[in-house]
Amino acid sequence: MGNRIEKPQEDQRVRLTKTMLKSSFLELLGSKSIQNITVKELCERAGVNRGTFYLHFYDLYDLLEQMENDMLADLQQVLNENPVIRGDVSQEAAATFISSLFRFVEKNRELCAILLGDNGDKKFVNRLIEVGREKSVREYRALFQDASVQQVEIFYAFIASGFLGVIEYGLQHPSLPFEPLVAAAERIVAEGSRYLGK
Amino acid sequence: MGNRIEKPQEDQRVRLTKTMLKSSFLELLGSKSIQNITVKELCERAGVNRGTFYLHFYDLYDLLEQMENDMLADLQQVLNENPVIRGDVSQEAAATFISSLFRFVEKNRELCAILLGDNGDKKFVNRLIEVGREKSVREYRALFQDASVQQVEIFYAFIASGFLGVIEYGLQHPSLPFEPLVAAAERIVAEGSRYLGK
DNA sequence: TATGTTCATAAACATTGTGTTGATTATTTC
DNA sequence: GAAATAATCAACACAATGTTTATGAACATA
Repeated sequence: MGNRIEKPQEDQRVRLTKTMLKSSFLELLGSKSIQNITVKELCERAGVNRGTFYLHFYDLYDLLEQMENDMLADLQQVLNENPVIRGDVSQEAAATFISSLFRFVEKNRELCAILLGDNGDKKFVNRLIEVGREKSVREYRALFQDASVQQVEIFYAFIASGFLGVIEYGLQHPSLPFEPLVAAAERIVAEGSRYLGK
Repeated sequence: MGNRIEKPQEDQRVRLTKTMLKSSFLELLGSKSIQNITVKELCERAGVNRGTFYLHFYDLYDLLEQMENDMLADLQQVLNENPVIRGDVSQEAAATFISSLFRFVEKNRELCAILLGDNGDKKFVNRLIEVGREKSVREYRALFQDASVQQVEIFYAFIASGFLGVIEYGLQHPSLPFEPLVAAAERIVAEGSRYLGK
């Protein structure tokens, strides 16, 4: 059930190499888009031999994907530990899922800003949406029993993207406090859920 | 005001070359992502000399951007000709903007599916959202006078992304008729707008 | 401490795509 | 038909790619 995956206890040398590459990659992604980054310059910045890069990654996109996977695994954890919606949608009290999600984005702010921004990765965005779909649809169906599967699916397509839109808006405006933004999004979701009936 | 931009009356040869390149590019984008496409293979497929490509475009991303510009100009037209929201939000009658937008997506289905899909262009998505922002915010502010600018901005960030999410959902499920999907999205928006008060 | 394994390095290599150039041919415009 | 413009072809220097080699260092194990 809640099985942690056994990590093969990676060699310290490997961990160092990967860490250097990943953090240098983040730096570069902050200033230019992935298609303008070369393996050569990444390795120079990371102080890693170019050949060593190919020992661990297929190419830059493979590296990016591995970084995305790490994040998605964390997000899956957040999802597993919290219900997406509370029994009573209009309830005001602190949302467990929403605040966990909020902390998750904050924790991965740098990578999130890159992956959701102008030079972002649409595939990653879609994976994000996919991660939450099954559970969300199930919970919304339980709450709005008169709604068809189709309706709930469309509803989810809307609010998942909408939520991400607000998060991106927040990442683009670092001066704004994050939490009220997300709380606002939750209000909109709650009101919008009238679409599902009752 | 409603000035049409004077097109410089392009040489027929130029038009042919660009047309060949664009349609071949679309074909390639249908089967692989842009970073795996080379200028070389594009030109071979299009039957155009590689040197000729560089006569018109800086690189593949420049070509893509020009194609996006063409589409965005059309969209701007749609926006100019229709109000984003109707005076009475809950009204049921045929929405002019919504159906125009719907026709727009249908007309550009192939390119839309690519630009909004897994290998899509996040920059383009953000441009799409940007195109509608100013006008939408203005209209929503007029309708919900008690709402703050901040609130309306957040609301727009949510619904614009949400709407795109539904459109993408529709593009991923070609068997589903398009119009009811978008109508559903409009319902969700209408309900969600209660967030703005009254 | 000795042993066998894994990893990072450096240098070399063939390959491929890039972006540009100059001369030539074809097409359009007037 | 003449002048202007565009496309072609071949050639070019250049840069990054991805792979391979030999070598030494770090690691795990007993």
